[in-house]
Amino acid sequence: MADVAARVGVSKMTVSRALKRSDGLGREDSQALRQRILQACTDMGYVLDHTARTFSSKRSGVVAVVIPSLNSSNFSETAQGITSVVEGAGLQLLLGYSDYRLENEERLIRELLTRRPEGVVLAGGSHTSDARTMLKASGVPVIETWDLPPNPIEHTVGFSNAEAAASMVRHLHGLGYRSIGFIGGTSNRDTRGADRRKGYADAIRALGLPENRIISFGQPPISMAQGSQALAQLLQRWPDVDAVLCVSDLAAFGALAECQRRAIAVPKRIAIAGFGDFEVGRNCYPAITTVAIDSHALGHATGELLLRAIDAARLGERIAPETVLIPYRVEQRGST
Amino acid sequence: MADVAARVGVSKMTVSRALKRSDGLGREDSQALRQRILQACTDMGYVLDHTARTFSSKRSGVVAVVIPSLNSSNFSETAQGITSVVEGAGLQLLLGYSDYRLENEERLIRELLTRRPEGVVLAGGSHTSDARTMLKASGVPVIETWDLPPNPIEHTVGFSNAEAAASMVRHLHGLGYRSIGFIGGTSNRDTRGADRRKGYADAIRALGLPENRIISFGQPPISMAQGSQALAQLLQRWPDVDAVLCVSDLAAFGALAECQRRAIAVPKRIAIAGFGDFEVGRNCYPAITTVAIDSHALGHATGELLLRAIDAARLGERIAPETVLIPYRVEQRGST
DNA sequence: ACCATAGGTGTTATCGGTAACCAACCCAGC
DNA sequence: GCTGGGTTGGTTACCGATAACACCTATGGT
Repeated sequence: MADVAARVGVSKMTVSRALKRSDGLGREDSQALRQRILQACTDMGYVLDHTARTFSSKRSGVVAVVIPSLNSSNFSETAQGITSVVEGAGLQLLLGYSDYRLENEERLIRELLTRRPEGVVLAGGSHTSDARTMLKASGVPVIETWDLPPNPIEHTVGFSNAEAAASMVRHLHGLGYRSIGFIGGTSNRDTRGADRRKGYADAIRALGLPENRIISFGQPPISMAQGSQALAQLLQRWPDVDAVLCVSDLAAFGALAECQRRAIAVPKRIAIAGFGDFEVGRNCYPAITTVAIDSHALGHATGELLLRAIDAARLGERIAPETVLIPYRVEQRGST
Repeated sequence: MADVAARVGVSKMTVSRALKRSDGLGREDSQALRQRILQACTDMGYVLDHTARTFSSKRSGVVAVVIPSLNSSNFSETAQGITSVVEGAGLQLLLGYSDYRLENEERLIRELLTRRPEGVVLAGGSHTSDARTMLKASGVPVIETWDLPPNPIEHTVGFSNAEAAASMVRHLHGLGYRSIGFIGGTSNRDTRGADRRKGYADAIRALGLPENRIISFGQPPISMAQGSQALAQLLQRWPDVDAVLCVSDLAAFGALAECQRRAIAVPKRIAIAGFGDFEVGRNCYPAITTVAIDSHALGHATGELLLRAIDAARLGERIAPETVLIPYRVEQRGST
């Protein structure tokens, strides 16, 4: 930067300001100077060192985002939604994935915080207590998404997984199904999945249907193959089930494929519903009835809230904790 | 850090060394001191400021990874494979996605380079000339993956998409199919897809089969829905096709679902083959014959090469450009 | 008893920008 | 012509860690 300054015949500070755009250099003659500076930068192949800027200004220009898995259209669309909003403000995403493990999440948060992010976005509302402590101590705006935690760290953008699952159960009941099973993971790791199961159980009880027809298989991320196995178990244990709600569309698709392999008619013999509106559920045959959440919109809303919080933080202020509800809807398709 | 040092009664430098692990402090009494220092850090809630470390040491501890899309199991598994290797060396991934656009990739590379990554991993071997210039000028080790570019920037970890597609065509021919179509994207954006189409065309010509039975649809990322549409077009234009190779398993699954909707027997009336060994192709019914690449292994190999290159760079050296071939195999399944 | 050596610890300078402050300048209005 | 407010550009100090070097202390060999 000193070289550029020398070449144009100004001080380093002027170059720094010219590269900052939001700052000064507003009058006409200054605009010309600025052009000369920018030109000199490209001529000399100089690029601003973001590390030094972060170090000096205490503004890193990054947002830390922790999601359970990269390979889930829900979360990657959310990330894209966030990006679409914040990239206009010169912010980049620093993406980490926890593999659905809270201890990984904690480690990630610890590492990401050392990079001084200007905001943190988490998927889900369950975290280790150390993670919560670190986040609160950091003073960085935090948004929890894809959930409505009873005790949020700060901001929330999401919906109630339990209510969403319950509304699907009621939908199935309305279609005439009376023996409804559930396929999901074990509770500890995927808390959103556990909430969905709870919503299922509550709705079943409220409707007076036979309870506890639940198949839990191992570790999330819930895979298609596990959905297939779970369906086989479900039919074996409760031969009378006429519908099944799966914790995600991936598991639902696995269940559907298993039915096709066994020549079990869907939805005639058994109806299959999923959660999340994944591409595969929209495009398979029959298409899978699902709880649709607009992941991109969720990301978009997260990004906008984040920007407001970051703008406030830059002025040394702090906006009051907000909760943004993202609508979901039951998408009736061929599988039910 | 000064506060921690004061509390333990040593200098900042000693604290810095204690936190570095690879450095000194090897004797027994020093180990005890080190424990006291680490304890003080956790007691006081101190975390090392990675920004300052980067600034001072000129080692950022991050690796820039640019992939076309987050939401593709191939690339996200590759990212996980890289992570599994490099996290042991204290490196983090800085992930960017280009949406299959070279101009986005260039912008991303420019931004990522300002963060002083210690290595750069790109998916694919086609880049804008400005991007190539920047990367070479940066002096950072670069690895291109998922491709074998004729003119690599530096290192390569991949395979020939053209040859892989050709071997699938030969496999289909060996199974007795004689009128083989191709479903893929338009050439400019997804160069790996274009290579696969070229491999298809070459193999078809070499076998003396009817040529040019190609349906190209719009912009990658190739979606399931586009695969469905393309299959409909293919059957309309060339009613005699008995097999189709799709540029990815996603398109292949879309084609398969379209057949199921139209009650077209697969593979009896038409065989469907994909590329990439995606979860959906393994689990649907019939399962999709595909060209399987072990994405995680590709990422693993990339990570190991990267580590060697970074270790060399830290010593001011530079390893000779390498090309690591990743094996692929034709996975015969029910759809052909 | 002395020196050579190695390993541990402290001191100083520095990475590349920007915040904060300050000096010079311009223009309008008295 | 002078003052005062607003703008522009320069100066200085500093962000928080580590590299490089200097120094000190044990250890072992002669």
